[in-house]
Amino acid sequence: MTDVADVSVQPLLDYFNRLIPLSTEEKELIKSKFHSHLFLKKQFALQHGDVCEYFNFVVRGCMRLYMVDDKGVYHILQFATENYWILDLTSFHKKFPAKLNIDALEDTVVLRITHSDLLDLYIRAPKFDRIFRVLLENHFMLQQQRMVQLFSSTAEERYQLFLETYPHLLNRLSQVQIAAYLGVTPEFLSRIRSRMAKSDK
Amino acid sequence: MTDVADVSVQPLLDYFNRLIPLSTEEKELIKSKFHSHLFLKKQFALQHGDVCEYFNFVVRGCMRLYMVDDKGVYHILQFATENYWILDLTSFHKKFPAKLNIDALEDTVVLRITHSDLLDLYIRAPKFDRIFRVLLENHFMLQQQRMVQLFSSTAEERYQLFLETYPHLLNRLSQVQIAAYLGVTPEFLSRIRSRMAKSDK
DNA sequence: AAATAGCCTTAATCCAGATCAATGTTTTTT
DNA sequence: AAAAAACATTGATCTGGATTAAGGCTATTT
Repeated sequence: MTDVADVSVQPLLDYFNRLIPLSTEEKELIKSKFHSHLFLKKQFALQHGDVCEYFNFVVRGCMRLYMVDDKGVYHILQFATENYWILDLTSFHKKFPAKLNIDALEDTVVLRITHSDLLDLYIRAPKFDRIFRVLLENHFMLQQQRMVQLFSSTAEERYQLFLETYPHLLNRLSQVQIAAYLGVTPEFLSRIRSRMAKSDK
Repeated sequence: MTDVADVSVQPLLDYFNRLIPLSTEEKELIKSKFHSHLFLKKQFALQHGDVCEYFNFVVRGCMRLYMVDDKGVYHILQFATENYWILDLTSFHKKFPAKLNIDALEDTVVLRITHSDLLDLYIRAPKFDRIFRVLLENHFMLQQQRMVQLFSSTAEERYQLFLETYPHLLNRLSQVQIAAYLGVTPEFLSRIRSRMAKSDK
């Protein structure tokens, strides 16, 4: 009998297959270890202070990974839409209370695996060591690009780059979210936009 | 016959062994694939525009990974001293011209492996998929901590944290280097230090 | 349909850190 | 040992972006 969860594992199988082709047994393993979960808009997948229990793959929707600093300001480290991973890796691996939060900006479906099931997966099929190595490499490269950007460009340049890199996100996110991603206040982002609109004429 | 290079692979064997114990054959593989190289102070291991050919492990000395922005300002992403890894991962994997530079701040000995030898290592001993997965996880966590820090703290707080995290580096680096790591000018770092000296009394 | 809360913009003022400049100090090179 | 280069400090001035505040707009909620 095929249930809803079985069907929705497909995007993840496709994703892994694109990295390294999987055998039938490996596909079965994935089906047994990853479980789908729905987060409604504004629901938390992880709250600051809790341990991050899951490695999440977004099938549909959009989530954000962020921190809130001492002054209450939000800083978004990463958005995750279709086919992206999202978790607090430090908390997940070290079982530390998370410094980061994850919540849904839209109704979002994820496929997720627990830490112990992931370890079990590595033991049963060492190919997943390789797959997750590659996956981490990609994740690291994205994060490093972002750091280089934060270091070396002005808020306006960062916004321009955001528009070029994530055109599909522009209409899905409020300016409050985009500002928190760029590392500026919403007021200043508004100013950037009006400045750009003027000089575009 | 045992030569100098053989002897110096030991720190790397120790490092891997601490992550996951190695068999004799795996140790031999390491010895055949990693080669030591000496960089004199100020010598480049990677220059912006070239492809990053090596995955480097620092045995002795100190290197920095940095970028130079359009205005000629230096931004240091990472220092690597004894038992740290240093490379431009994006350039190494994608064979893109590097945006980053690596050079030696002291006379430095590294053990390094080429991209094709690393792929060969993964094929001959899948345990290295796991070892490098863990290694990348650690590298990612360090980088993310740094990003969170850059986002949410003032220059003075970042300097305090630098002192706590890397006390052994304070006397090995000039303030110019530390300032480029913190993301401020040397002038402003000097100011922070004098401010802190005053309030300590 | 009204009420409430969140979103976006504009303007006035403020501040952390940059820039420019001058001077002294330490290190490296010759 | 002298000269050159890099490093460190201090002061005056400037600026990108924050903060505060107010008004209009747009979604949810009731």
